[in-house]
Amino acid sequence: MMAMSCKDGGKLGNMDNGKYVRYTPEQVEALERLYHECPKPSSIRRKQLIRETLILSNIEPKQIKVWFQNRRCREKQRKESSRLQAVNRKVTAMNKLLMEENDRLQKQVSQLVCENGYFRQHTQSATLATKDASCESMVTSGQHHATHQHPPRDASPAGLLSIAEETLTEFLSKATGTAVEWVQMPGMKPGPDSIGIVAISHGCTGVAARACGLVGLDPTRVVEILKDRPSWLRDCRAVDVLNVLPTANGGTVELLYMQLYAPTTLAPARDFWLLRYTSVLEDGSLVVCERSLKNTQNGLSMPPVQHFVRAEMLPSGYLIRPCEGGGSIIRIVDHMDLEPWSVPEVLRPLYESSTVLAQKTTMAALRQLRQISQEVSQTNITGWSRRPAALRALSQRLSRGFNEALNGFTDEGWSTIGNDGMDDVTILVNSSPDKLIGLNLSFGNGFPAISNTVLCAKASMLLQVRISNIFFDTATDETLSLNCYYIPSVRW
Amino acid sequence: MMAMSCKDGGKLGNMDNGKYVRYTPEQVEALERLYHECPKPSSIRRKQLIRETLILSNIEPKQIKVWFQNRRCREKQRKESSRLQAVNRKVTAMNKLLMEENDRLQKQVSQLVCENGYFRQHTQSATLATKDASCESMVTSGQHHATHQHPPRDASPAGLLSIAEETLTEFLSKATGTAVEWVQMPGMKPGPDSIGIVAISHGCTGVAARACGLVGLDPTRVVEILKDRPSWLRDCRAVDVLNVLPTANGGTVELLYMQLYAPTTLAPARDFWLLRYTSVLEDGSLVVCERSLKNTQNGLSMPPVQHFVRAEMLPSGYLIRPCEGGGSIIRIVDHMDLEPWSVPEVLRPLYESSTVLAQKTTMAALRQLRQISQEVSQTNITGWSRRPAALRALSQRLSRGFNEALNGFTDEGWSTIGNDGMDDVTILVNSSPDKLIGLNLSFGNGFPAISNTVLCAKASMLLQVRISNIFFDTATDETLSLNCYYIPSVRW
DNA sequence: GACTAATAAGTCGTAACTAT
DNA sequence: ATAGTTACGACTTATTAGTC
Repeated sequence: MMAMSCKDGGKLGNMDNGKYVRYTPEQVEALERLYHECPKPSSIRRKQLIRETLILSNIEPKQIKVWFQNRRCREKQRKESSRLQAVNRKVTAMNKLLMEENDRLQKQVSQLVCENGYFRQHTQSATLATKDASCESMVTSGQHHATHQHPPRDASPAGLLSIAEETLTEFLSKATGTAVEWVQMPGMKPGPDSIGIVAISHGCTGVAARACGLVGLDPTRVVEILKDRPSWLRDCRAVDVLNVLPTANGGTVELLYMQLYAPTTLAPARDFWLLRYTSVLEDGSLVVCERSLKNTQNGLSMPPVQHFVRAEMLPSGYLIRPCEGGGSIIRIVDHMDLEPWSVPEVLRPLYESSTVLAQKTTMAALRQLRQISQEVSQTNITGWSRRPAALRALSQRLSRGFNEALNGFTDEGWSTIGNDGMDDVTILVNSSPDKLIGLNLSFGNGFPAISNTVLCAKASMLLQVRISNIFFDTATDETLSLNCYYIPSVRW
Repeated sequence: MMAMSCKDGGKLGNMDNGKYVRYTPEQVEALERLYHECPKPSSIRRKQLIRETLILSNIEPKQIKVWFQNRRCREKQRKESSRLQAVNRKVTAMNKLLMEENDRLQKQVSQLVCENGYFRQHTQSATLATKDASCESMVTSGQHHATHQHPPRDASPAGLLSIAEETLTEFLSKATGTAVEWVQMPGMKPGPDSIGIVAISHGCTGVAARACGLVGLDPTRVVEILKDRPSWLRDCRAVDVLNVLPTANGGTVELLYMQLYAPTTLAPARDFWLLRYTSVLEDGSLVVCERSLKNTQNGLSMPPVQHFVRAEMLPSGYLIRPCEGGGSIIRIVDHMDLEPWSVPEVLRPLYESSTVLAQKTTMAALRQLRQISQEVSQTNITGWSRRPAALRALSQRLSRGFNEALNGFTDEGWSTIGNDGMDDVTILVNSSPDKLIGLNLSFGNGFPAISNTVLCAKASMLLQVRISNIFFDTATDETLSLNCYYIPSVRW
């Protein structure tokens, strides 16, 4: 009441009565900007700011000092509070995930223990015996879904939707149920810093891997990233969407053709003829699931493609559940039959190993999501080490170049100009223009890049020590710095 | 500098220059006290406070208003911050627990799957076969510890310590390892509101139950509570500590004699002759573990006691790990052989059920800890429903009274004055003075309690529907209100 | 000197109540 | 109903005490 008595009157220049003047929005804006640049300016710098910034010129140095002090204090309090909240959200989501995983594991243990008891009982009582009805269903449950044969259906939307729904069910039973006997992947400890919880299959047809984890991205964004397989799966050469059918429930059924590079010169590449079903569950989770289609489905077919071995994808996919506070809980199942019969016997373990699938595909997906999520949360600072997106792009390009040279597909411009007849050493040449993009480098000797042909020599050898396949890729043209980075490159 | 220019003039009496005077510690103390009584006093009340409180008399009403306003604001901020921190601590601890549990489950699954593969392989290949060396050790691991026979050792401190250390190892392998095939307890879902993660044994000798959970109590307090078994285990009649030996590592080895009431008139009570070892692990965890001693250990023995059947406790105990922020992560294993051969066949399922053990003992321990932890954290408000300690004491007294009458031990003053020869109906009398403590009640009719003898009639019947044993306890004396509450009481 | 932590007191928007 | 009063929460500015 009496406070204003002498307040409103005098306002000469800047501070008249020295008491409590709210700074104008423009002043606050300027101060905020300066704070963002440097939250702790020195006395000299502060005086400089007053001189340089017109809008601040009527504020006393002492007040500027106080403003920065208070600003720092506010920031500290806000930061602490929001940090705590963020940690909280994250840990709570992790908890949820672990709780569900726990539940699944406990179910699996119960089932296995029961099954086991059945075996023990029947091993004791000699050869064959009266079946224990209560457990019998569990004993073979590990195979139920994997060997499931769906009846022949036509390629009508209804027929495809029927396959899609079935795929969804089978995928979910692998992702959250005990349809596959998942066992912990060797060397993967669940922990706050780990990529997630990773398991591999045991005793089912084909190879399967499963991972679950948290990422700080919205489900829609996650789906977007994961569906773009060539961007994160090193061995993925292409995914062509041949057809798109929207479904009544707001989902999408797509027919895809996908090619995977071979990881070695000793085996042909793989391709897939797939149905992909994207939909939303009742609880708001997004699901993308996939499976192979028969080569000959009435009305739709995908004839064999030269140089590729047709492989099978068993029901697989991504289950993405939003969690409060912006992130997603993600479950990934990859399950395929890579037709190991078609590769030399020594390489078969690579095509029959769930661990390899987990490392190359399943974990790679989670890793990609983690990296993108981190980029989003980080502020954009210059410098190579702080630009993961650029690093990722380079890494992907290197991989792609390597895989291209390794596979040497003619449609990418490669032609063989000689080999030693044993497939051990091959010389390729490529003169397509896109191979030279970005390669206009000069070397230290000052010669500019002038050649317009890439020459590549490759050799494969198998190390028996720890199933490894070493691939040497030697570019004979100096300008080919990109591929030169791969000398020598070890795969597997 | 110029701040006081026009303010200091008009301030008669108390506040001279009206600007920012820190209140004296005495004033703050008085204000805090008043705030504690009422954090939001009305304008009238505030003026009253200034008049009534000498020390505040020179503070303006407006200042008092502002002080309370600021005080409320501070409280709010502090509350929010500490609330977040507390939630954080709790969730993080839960996370840790779940992660460990996950790890254990994954190990168990791997083991079971391996074992299973072994069985499958050997079931297929007829009868007996070449053993798979890599898995053989796992196939029988479930029994390893349970049937372990320790060599006869003397009762010297060294001998007892040797048994104690072995007990510790076996307990830990049950609590954190896969020494027992734990399966999820039916009907127990792990969740934030559940009592904890509870599992029961499968296919090992005796009955075993396991629980883990978090409580907001210090490990030392937890140990204190759990060791005092009669305070939380309804069926525990007494625990006598016969001997205490401190160990070199700061632990304690105790020799105990424990009695458990029978839960029915149709079976005798159990007693135990135990070694209990309390110690601290390297990581700061407290451990209390127990096991039965042989009835005849050189130099030490515990001859059979009349009316009791000697039961065996297999390595069991409590593992209590402190977690940052004050709480504890607790793992409990109870493993006993209750000698079911000694009870009528119809009752045996009660003595062979791990679920019953889990509910009566393992979960009861966690429940007790939870309740005490909640009492500590709650402020003391009057009213019965807000006094859990009193309720707990009453509940315990009721249980004890019931168990006493049910078991009718002569040393507690009970004597049989008649039964129908079939053990179906028994009449007991008890005139010991402690039965009347607290019973000096008068009823509505105005008659004071004058009788000094308790008369009790009891009958047991077994309901086959859901193995239940109903016990009716009828006090014939009006004054026995305590036992009257038990008409009819259902056990099991 | 400047820094941090705590705190007194100011502004602003809003809601409830009051007086005419 | 509408302007005026009052109190409050949220936020901001300024002051003090204590540390380095």
